[in-house]
Amino acid sequence: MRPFKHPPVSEFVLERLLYALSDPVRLDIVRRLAELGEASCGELDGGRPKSTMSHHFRILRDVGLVHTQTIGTTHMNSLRKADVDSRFPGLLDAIVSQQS
Amino acid sequence: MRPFKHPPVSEFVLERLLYALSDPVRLDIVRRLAELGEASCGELDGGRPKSTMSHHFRILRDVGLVHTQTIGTTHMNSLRKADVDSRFPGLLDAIVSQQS
DNA sequence: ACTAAAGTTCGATAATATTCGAACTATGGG
DNA sequence: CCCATAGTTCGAATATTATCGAACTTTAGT
Repeated sequence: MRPFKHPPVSEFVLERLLYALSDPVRLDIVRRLAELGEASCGELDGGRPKSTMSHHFRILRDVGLVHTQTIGTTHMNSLRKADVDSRFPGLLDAIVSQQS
Repeated sequence: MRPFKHPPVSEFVLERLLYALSDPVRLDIVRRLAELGEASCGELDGGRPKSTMSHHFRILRDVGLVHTQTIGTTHMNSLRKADVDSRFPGLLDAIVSQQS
């Protein structure tokens, strides 16, 4: 598979990050990644279809929240925490740490 | 006009707050309210139709971000900062203070 | 009472999103 | 080479949303 497109920090847009995090599925993905450090797509589906998860991961990648690298047949995802923090200091922690 | 419905803090939902703030018009409203303290609907339209603004203010009210009280014929809006802070500490500052 | 001011509500339109099945792609193992 | 695994992409159905004009409501002023 061809490598994924990850936007540079300079293209991060606050509203788009907030939008990406406003979906319960995606917010959960981000929270789990914050805990685990990294995880494959399959580890984070809650029984949801792969195509649905693929959709959400793509949105998270597109806004700059998640980095995905291919290792064998699995896609390893991690938070781009340092990048997000550098562009929007304190934002990610303030959101992820809230108890829902 | 009958008074507006403002949800109690216990009904605040993180994802819905994030969604409300993911719209550029609404984020701008919230930022201006954070600066000004309070403002009427008319003061914050950027030339946009009243019905459009009314729509956005309703969403901000519904998620608990904005309080609206009727004074004469104008609706005075203010941030429910203390309420939001009590439910989601640090969230509002972390978002509003970011430079877009 | 008449009128203007300030918003709200309604209705329609156009744009976006979410979800998921089905088909497809690439990698690794036997 | 065959096959299972892990995801992606495509397409379609459904649902939400944003925007705005038009009509309506309430309050204040004269």
